[in-house]
Amino acid sequence: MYKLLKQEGLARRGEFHTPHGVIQAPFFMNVGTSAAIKGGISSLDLKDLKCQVELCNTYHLHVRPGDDVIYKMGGLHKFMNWDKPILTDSGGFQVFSLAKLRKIKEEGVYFSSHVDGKKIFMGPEESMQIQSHLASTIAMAFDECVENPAKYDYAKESVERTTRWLIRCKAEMERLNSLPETINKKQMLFGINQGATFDDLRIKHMQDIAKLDLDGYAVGGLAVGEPAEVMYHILDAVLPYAPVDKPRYLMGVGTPTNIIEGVYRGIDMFDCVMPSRNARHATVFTWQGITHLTNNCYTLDDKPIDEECDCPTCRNFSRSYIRHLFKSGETLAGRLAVQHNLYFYNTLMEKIRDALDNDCFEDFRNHYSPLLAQKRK
RNA sequence: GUGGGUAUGGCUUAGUUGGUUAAAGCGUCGGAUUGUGGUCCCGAAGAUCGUGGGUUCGACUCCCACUACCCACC
Repeated sequence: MYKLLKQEGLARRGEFHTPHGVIQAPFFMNVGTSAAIKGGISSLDLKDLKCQVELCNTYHLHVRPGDDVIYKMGGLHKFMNWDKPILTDSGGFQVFSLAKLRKIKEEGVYFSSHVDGKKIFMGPEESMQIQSHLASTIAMAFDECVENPAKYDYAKESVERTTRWLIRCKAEMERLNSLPETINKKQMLFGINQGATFDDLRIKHMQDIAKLDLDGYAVGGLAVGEPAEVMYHILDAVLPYAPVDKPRYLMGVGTPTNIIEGVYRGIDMFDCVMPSRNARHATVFTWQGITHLTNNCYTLDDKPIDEECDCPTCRNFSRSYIRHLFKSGETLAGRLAVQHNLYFYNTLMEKIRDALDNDCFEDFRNHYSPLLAQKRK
């Protein structure tokens, strides 16, 4: 249940009530694809990083260790010792981004595993069954994420199929939630809006899926290579057609600036690999902009990554030390930087919520939207 | 002391029968990264080829001397 607390322009401040607790929105979900945040971060660390929701991936967990294993181990929450909300991505994106051989048919997708080449079939029902086994708080619909740029005719055909798949997802989820052996019988389901960069396809699709009364609505298929202005334009076009009493999730986005701009247009939820991936590559986010920790200027720099930051890394270690760890190839470097970046993203969301609470989000946006996209001087 | 071997960017090496701007990896420096195939990708700087002579139209490549290091033998 989404409760709208306050609104400034199109930006929404709300609460999302789930069987695993209330989430303060807008919020960022920390990506732990294989039931772990890359860089050596455990669920215990996440509590110190202001993480509200962890995201895991259906495709990856199905391939390894197998959703049956996680089901037998009592579900994802027990498996990775995390009692707060978990969202599982449906696997649709992976089928289209990394499976080598794939054949899309009406019933679903045939593809070969990236781990061992084994033939796998995944359709709407299979994705729901796997996610039910994983017992996440929120399951995502099985969709097709078309590549950018897309041809209109293909995008139209694809998005219509995605709608049909969504109807099957919903029916299967209702069936699974009614089974006595299901771990999480209150598993929620989000639909995913597609339609590439075509306004009419996007709007028509959102109108169609809004009728299904799902637990939330995602905008997918963005941040796949198109310019940020195109992404913002799609949000401007499609969000007026998303239900106001349901959370809106912009999938896979993005930079701090993208997130501020998304909130500005009415998005409530985000996820992105950027804070963790960039951190492992020594790029960190600060309130003065982005910087690269391996840069020479940090060799003798005794200051923390960000002087305003209270994260476990900034409270304890210098830029000089972390730079040395990166240069030496120590895995601790990635861990410390990932902790900082996740804390930064979660703090960014907290600041956005505070700004909305205090009716000053417009000022916040004007100040930080350009600043956070820059390199730190 | 004698004989043999090796000297090429910071390091380890490639350089074909002598032929134009001397190649690669690592390291250094900078950049990239958007529903994650853990150490990945892109770019840049950096070498008067140990020193000095000689042969040649032309030498990192051939010859001589010297220097340094390595090996073997007295």
